[in-house]
Amino acid sequence: MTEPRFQRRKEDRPAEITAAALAAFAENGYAATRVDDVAKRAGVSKGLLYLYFKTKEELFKAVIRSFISPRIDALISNVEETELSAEEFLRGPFLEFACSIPKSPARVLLKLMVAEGPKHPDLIAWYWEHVVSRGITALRMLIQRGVKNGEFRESALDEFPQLLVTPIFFSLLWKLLFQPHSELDTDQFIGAHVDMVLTTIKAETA
Amino acid sequence: MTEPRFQRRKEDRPAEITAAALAAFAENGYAATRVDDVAKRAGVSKGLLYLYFKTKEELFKAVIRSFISPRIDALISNVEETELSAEEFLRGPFLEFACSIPKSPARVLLKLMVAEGPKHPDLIAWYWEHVVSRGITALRMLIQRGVKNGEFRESALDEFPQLLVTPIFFSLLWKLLFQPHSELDTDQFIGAHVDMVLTTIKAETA
Amino acid sequence: MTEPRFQRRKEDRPAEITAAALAAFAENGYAATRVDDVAKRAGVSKGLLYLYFKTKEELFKAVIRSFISPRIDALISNVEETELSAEEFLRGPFLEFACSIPKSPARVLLKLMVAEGPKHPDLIAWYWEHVVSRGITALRMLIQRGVKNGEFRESALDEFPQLLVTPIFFSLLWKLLFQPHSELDTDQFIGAHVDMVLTTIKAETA
Amino acid sequence: MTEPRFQRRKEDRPAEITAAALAAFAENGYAATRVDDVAKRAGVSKGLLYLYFKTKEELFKAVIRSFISPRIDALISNVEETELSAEEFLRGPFLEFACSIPKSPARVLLKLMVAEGPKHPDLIAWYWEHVVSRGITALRMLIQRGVKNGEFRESALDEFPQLLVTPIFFSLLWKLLFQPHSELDTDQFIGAHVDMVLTTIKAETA
DNA sequence: TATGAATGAGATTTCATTCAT
DNA sequence: TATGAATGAAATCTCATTCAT
Repeated sequence: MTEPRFQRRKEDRPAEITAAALAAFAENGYAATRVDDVAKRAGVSKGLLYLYFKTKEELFKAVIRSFISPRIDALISNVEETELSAEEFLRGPFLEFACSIPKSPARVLLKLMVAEGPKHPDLIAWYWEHVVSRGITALRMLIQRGVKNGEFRESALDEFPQLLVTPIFFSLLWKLLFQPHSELDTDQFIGAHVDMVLTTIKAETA
Repeated sequence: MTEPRFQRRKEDRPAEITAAALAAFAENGYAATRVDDVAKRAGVSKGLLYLYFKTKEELFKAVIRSFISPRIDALISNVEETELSAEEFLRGPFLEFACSIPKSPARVLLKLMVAEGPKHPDLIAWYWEHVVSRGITALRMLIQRGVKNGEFRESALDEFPQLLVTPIFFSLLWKLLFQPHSELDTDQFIGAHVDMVLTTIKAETA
Repeated sequence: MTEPRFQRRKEDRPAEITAAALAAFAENGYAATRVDDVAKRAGVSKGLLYLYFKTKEELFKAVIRSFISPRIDALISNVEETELSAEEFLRGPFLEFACSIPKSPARVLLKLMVAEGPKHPDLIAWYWEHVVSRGITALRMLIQRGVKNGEFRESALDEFPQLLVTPIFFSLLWKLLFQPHSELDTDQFIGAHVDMVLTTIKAETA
Repeated sequence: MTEPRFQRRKEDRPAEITAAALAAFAENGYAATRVDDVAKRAGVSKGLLYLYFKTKEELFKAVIRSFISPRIDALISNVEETELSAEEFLRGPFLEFACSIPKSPARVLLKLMVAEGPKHPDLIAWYWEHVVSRGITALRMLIQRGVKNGEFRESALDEFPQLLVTPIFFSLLWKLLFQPHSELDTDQFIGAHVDMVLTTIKAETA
């Protein structure tokens, strides 16, 4: 009748714990989150948590690292393999991806990275290497392909492919901070930005 | 009689303390900053600090509130009073303002707001009211004036004047996180964005 | 039928565990030694260790008790059965025994007894009974035999046979604490002491 | 009526705390002593203790270092300045000093040094330098003076002045461990040893 | 005012012991 | 028997806040 006090789930534990930790960190930030709470959320004792993660910081890093959505990989390989024209790709898969981010738990990630990242250079380095620089490279490839095609003219985007993604981060910040004060329709917002960019860089087709 | 020995700076104290606090919070974040350190930086005893600010949180809020650069006020009244055309204004005072932000201590502000803001709704409300919504209103005015002028055509910017400022926040984030990994020339970056926007919204002048 | 696969060493287990525990306690002391480590050293799981020893303290006591070198028994029965004169015995078997101690693992024993003994009166009682008082009795017998023989005169040694062994313990302490700072040639040191004692107590033989 | 909750006693605090710590360590050993207990004994909050000693280990070291009885200094300078003959000095001030040690709190010191010393090489080094090597040097001087005088003949004591002090340490160990099982009259014990040494090394005065 | 010694609640971390498997 | 995942009590240490001076 009584539930078993011990349940062995070696495999799943780390994932369960990082998930709980993500939720907790999201609510309170790193420093204000008690390890105790994370354990409780994960339905696990503090001791067990420390069996899997040597310190709270270790746990934090694991949380962040566990958090590259497979979607970015998908997007990147998509760029490489797509048969769509550059514009079609931007209006299709890219836009869809971009619009999805502000609705995903990425907000939390941004918050954690901004708040704690600077104290963990290795974490930032990891993120740079595994996520950001790869993403930028993919964007740059895409743009250049458009230029080579004759779809696009040369533009600042060749040097600053980041210009494509600024509204994504703006949306994240907005939702994080001002959500209750003013709703932002991020789909439209990002769509309008992409539109604007394309208008600017499309080659004249006279 | 002897002159009072301790007449120095009585009214500057709060400002000195918030300045010290800003620096400390910037380095370590809110939770990881010790009140002791703030006091030491300010050259003041802990006891005295508590005389001016009832709690650490109080101090934090004071720091944030102290942080509307007079420049935004200047910019806003500039918008209202300028005799420049909308495009001239955007390419002139606005661009200058925009480019200055990523170099200013605003980075710190962003970090603090992202990390701690959500825990202090009153702070966010204050910020929204005193800074953000006023800024957006000013931008919107500027755009609409351009449209009325015939300088600009109708565009998504009418609804989303924020589209003008996204690269500012992107630059802040980039510098905060990835500065050591990849330098971003924020002047050029923001300039290119403004260029792009203007290209898009300028009315055909055939 | 297949032979039992796990027949190995069932009866050696406790000894293997106490040996591992001795090594571990020696390095870190009782409190700073983790049961986990002992188990690992013994190549055994924690669970099994607890099957043999109900608590860590139990294990500690077993370690200490396991530690009467058979040599003291040998020495004692040697005293009883020897046909050597008292002086010959002291210069021969006794001296050899005495010199061997500071080189043996007894250092560890001393450390453990000093550090933890006082908290385990039963352990000390056991040690007193099985080792110390028997040793002293043997020494006293030896001396008295010398006196009866006419080899020795009456002396303080009759009452304090411990005077014979003080340099042994001094050597142990020295090695334990000051080994790296100053080497002590314990053989010579103990030899000189025994010499001195004998010089003093030998009956004038003229 | 109510007692003041705070009492400022900056000067005395460290000494009060090390005294309390000594007592606590003496009873339970280092590891088994809780910082909380030390604080309670000292009539002080845990926090204050940590204001003066950064870690428990720091506290431990301070305790040990605080523990060179001024008496050893006295003894050493006594050796240097005395006008007594070497024998008179040994039978007088030295014997008195030697006999006092087993009655002093030095027992505790020995226990702590044996149990924890090996984990703190700097502590041992400090002790070696400030106490042990100085003590040995003083003893050696004394003996050599006796030899030069013609009081003593050359002997193993020239090389091993430690032979003089072995019963002191033996007494300490005995009292620490076997006090309840067998009383040792340490005055007589040490006296007998000194006697024995003097008998051996006195020059024939025919 | 101004100080900083003093407090104590609460955080992280450890580890002897248990028990489902 | 044998394992080692899981527990939870307890230890060390921190720091916002107070208050005697």
